[in-house]
Amino acid sequence: MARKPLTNPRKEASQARSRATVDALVEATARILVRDGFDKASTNRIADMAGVSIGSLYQYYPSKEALVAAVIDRHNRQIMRRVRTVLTEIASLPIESAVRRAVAVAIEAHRIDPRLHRVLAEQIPRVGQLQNVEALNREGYALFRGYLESRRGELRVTDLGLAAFVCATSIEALAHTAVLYHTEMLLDAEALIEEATRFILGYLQPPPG
Amino acid sequence: MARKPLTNPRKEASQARSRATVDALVEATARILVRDGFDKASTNRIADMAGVSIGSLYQYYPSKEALVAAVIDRHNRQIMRRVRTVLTEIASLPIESAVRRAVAVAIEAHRIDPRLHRVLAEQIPRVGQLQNVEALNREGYALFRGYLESRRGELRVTDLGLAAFVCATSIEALAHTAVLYHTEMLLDAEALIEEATRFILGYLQPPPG
Amino acid sequence: MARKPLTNPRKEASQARSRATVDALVEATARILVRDGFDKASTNRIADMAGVSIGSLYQYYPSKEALVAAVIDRHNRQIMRRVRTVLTEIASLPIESAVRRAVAVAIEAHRIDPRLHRVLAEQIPRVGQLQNVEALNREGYALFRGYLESRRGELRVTDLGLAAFVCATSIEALAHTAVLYHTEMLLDAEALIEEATRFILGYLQPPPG
Amino acid sequence: MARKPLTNPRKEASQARSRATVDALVEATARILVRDGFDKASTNRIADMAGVSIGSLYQYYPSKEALVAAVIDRHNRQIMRRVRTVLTEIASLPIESAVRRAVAVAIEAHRIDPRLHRVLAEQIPRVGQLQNVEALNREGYALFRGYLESRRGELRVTDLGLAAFVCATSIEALAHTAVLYHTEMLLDAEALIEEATRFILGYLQPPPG
DNA sequence: AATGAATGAGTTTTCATTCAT
DNA sequence: TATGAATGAAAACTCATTCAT
Repeated sequence: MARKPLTNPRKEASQARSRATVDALVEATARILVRDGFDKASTNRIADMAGVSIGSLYQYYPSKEALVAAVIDRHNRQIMRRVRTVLTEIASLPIESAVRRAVAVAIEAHRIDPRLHRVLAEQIPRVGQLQNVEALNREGYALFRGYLESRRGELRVTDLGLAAFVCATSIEALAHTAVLYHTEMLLDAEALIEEATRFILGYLQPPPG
Repeated sequence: MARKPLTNPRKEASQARSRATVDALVEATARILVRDGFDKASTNRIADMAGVSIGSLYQYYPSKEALVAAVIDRHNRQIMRRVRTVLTEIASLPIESAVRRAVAVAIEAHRIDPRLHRVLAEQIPRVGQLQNVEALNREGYALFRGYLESRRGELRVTDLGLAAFVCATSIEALAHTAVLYHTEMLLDAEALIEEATRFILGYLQPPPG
Repeated sequence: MARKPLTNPRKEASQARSRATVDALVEATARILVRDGFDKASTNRIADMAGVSIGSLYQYYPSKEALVAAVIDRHNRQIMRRVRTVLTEIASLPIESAVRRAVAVAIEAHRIDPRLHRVLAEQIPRVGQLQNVEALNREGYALFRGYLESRRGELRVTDLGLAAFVCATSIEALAHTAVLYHTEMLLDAEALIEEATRFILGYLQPPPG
Repeated sequence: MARKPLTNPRKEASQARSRATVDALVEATARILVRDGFDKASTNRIADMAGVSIGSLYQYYPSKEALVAAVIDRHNRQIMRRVRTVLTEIASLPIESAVRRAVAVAIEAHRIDPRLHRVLAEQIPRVGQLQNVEALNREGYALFRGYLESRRGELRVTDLGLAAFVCATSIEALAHTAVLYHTEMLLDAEALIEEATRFILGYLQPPPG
């Protein structure tokens, strides 16, 4: 049996007090990550900001990486909760509305905590492999592909795997870049959503007439 | 006058011997970055791998960041040399060929040194702002926008700034993701290029008929 | 608000164990300063001699300078405790006894730890400004001036500020030089004290008759 | 036979060009000592400021200490040339004028290059033992003692060695402190000289009447 | 003689982690 | 369980000095 990786929390923190400690630690880690970046996020500083002794920190997390992993996990959960809901809802929608909703939720998801998202996106590959942003993209891709398959007849594309890759990657990139590096574009988010929707539809749908 | 940023090299290597030292340092930095990542790239390790004393390292570069900046610079130069050439050549091509070439060169550029590219893309923000990947993307965007403007009459899109953003961001993301995270897609690179080309064209061109 | 100077200790040692650590560090610094001089006093050596890890050293003092400042502080406190007491006591004494006591305490003060005193006197300027030997001299000067003012009627000197400067500077210099560079003079310390006393009195007092 | 100490210059620099190099080196050392202090005076910086290659520096001086020693030496020579002249001239003067001239020359000597004097006084004991400021004081003491002996009959003091020590030490300290730490006193240097003269005379001379 | 590239021992300092209380 | 003092490996960086050219 595989040994528990060192990025897993040490214990489940059943009692209320422990729960509060754990929350404070993760929250403090996120704040420091945002404020100072990964390299400056020392465990002592995290414990300090969490108002917890360094000893206690190590009672709940076996390493700095484990803490960062917990932050990633929390952030990812928040994003995926939203994305999953929406990508499930669109199952019944016609393509145009479906794509529009998908684009909108991508932007929305990136706006949940953009500063944290940026740090995680930029500095995180170091921590585990499966918890990073890539994993999210893969799930989004899979969900979107499911939708495309259900609408296969209405599409002009044939390789649905490839099409889902193209769409999911582009939507993610547009949302990511707009939210993190081109905030001015979000002043008129509707326009951006419209443009991206037309972009995707021009690819997926057969030409009219 | 602004203080010299600590990411600039310290002195020019004039003699042949010192030129070799500097080259060895940059090369060693790139190798270690690829092999071990930014955090493990200590100046001592770099000097060691370059077969140069730590003192020599600091004679040419004032910090680890300066070395990384030099690597980024070298890599960016390589990429942009290629990209610039191609995006200039396409000026005379019809849209379809132009887009196909643009997609192809994006992939090609990411394949120059994918492992290095990945490290740089993921860990750059710490070093200067102007030499990171964003700057590249902006230049690609500007070049592509110039092309679109020269073909304005043949396009269905009206906001060319927005359109260039959408295209450049997507092309870059597709190339980036395919090269770095989905190498299996490159087994049939032609197919990918074709798909992406159709994708972009479906957006830019008015529907046929 | 002014930034905390780097010569202040980092945190107060509260528990008994840490108090011992801090003491050991200051003591070790003093010893090395005496034995090897400022330049050879590396933090590693200090930690080593204190029997403390280098990490602990930096938990309490942010730099070598801070440690030296602590040594200076401790030494100055010892000296001034003695000097202040005596210069307060002499208030009620007639001039001759007062001067004799002042001279004696100056020598005494320099003998508290002459070798340390010498190093500090010679190498202090680098550390803070306010804790160096000058500050001490100024306090001695002020105290002595106070005494002169209370005896103004019995003196032949008129500019008491100048007179205090002359006396305090000379007494300090005689004590300093004798203790640090002419130890043979201290074989008959009484004679030196007598001579210096006559020296000062010849200046302060009106000629007899 | 004793090996040449490492604080002696390496060769005598006979030719004019060598002479210029040596001068530039000593001058640069003095400047950096004044501007940055002993610790910041690296040989590379010195060579740089002297406009000489580091290799050449080591052709003339075997170590950093040797350079500093040369600076001390040059400074001391300047001071002693002046002091010696004056203390020789006073041989024929009556006590009062003699003391006044001695005090005046002490101040004058300290004003030759006060900033350099301060650095040397404060940070130099590290270099050789005989070249430091103490050596100067000793010579001043000896000269003054010679004068006292020639006037033995006119003095009330009996232990001339002790008296010379007391006078020389005090005069030096007053000049030193006034010049380096109480420049405001030099606004009326005459007053200071007068006061110090009365001070010394009150001690040396028998009471009038 | 002069140059300046190269050296590397030695210094300061940080920070993840352990463990006695 | 919590605490925080203590640890020490490892990192960045300096600078006196050497030596090939």
